[in-house]
Amino acid sequence: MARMSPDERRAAIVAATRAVMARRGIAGTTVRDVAAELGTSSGLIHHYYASMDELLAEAFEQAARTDLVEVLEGLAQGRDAVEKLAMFFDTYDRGMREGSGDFGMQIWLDAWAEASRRPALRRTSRRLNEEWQRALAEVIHAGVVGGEMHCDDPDASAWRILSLLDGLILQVVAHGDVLTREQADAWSRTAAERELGLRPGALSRVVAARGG
Amino acid sequence: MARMSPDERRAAIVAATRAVMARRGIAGTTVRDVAAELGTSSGLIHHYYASMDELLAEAFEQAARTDLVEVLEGLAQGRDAVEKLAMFFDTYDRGMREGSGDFGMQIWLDAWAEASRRPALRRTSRRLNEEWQRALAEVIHAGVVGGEMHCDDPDASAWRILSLLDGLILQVVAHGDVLTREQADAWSRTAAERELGLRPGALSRVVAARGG
DNA sequence: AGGCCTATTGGACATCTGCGCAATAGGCCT
DNA sequence: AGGCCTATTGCGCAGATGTCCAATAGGCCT
Repeated sequence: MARMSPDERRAAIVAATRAVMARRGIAGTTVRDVAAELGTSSGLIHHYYASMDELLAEAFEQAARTDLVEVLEGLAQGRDAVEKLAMFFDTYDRGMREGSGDFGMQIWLDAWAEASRRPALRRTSRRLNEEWQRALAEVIHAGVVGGEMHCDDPDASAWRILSLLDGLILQVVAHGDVLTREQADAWSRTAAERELGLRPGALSRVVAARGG
Repeated sequence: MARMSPDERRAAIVAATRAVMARRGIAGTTVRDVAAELGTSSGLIHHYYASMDELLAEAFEQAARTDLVEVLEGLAQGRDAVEKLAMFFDTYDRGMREGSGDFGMQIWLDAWAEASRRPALRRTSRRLNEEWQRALAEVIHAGVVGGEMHCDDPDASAWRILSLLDGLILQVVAHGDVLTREQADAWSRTAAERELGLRPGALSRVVAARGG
């Protein structure tokens, strides 16, 4: 393989790790998988990362941060609170499908399960979840102030909307077709509309066209 | 080790597996761990269970079913649909707090994460989740027929109520005190009240007194 | 060109995994 | 007592995993 600068190589390794993680989950990602994905030797990975744990933590951190940034960018595109919230669902739904039919969401199930046993992973997972909730809560708060939404406790509503979304998607990812992605998506939007006193359909998909 | 009847031995193996699972998690439970816990050889486990996946699924099934039965018994105590639903939350919350025996919510996080990698576990996890949902849906359906509740789609509502509960509890278990159990409990009841057109507080705790 | 630093290789190594198998032994039958 | 069924043993096998290391080679210096 072509010789790279340390910075480039580290970035390439983490990118490959994220790709494997999206396919196999955190627990299912091995050094050899990453090396194969990268087209290099396994020894090279250890030349840059002292341990596999360190690499996995770094890759999860970056993957989670990327998702968050994507959501925040989605929010920014909305012109009012309702549209921002609809964009939130759009982005979440899009981000959930990584690659063709595979769920990038699996890494979150792994992270949540491993959180109680791996302190570094727990801190990252928790911090990211809190940031998602905070972003949601801010939109809701703005919506209430602007008179678009009705809500006594934006903080609690944000947690409810986020947790329902997580809970529904969890069923899709873990159990296959017990629920469809479309149901999880539509039902969570419906629940959010009720939660915030919006008319039914107010949070329907903003971008109808979607690339596959 | 003393010779046992097949039924006794199978029960002993599953009990040992549950004990190890509670300590190490589902993914961290190995044949040799179970054998050591039981004080026997590893070969014996395979004499009774064709694969580790099968054993883990059986142990998880038993642990999870214990809690399901508890919830169903709670439901049976309610005199009408609203009271049954309130009892549902009571029992869920109690099982969460007391962590009766070796079973906590953590095992569900493990199951959901491992489901994509272990077919038998996925089937078991999925079936139990569906049973929870079905029990809830039946109560809601009865409540609608009896005029206590309003709901267009009891099936969808059941999934939403259950998934919100899962999603909130997930935060508590995985991330510690980002949310409190009290918040998860209260918020999910509130959401269910709205979902089913009940007056606020209709699903408040039935049994106020509780030992600590 | 020659030298030196280090990115990169490819495999060795120890450990752990699930699983299978031949041998052993416990206990119920006649 | 003797026989037979099978619960139980203990080890071995093949594969996977993280980690390490000596050897190789790419490319920037003087």
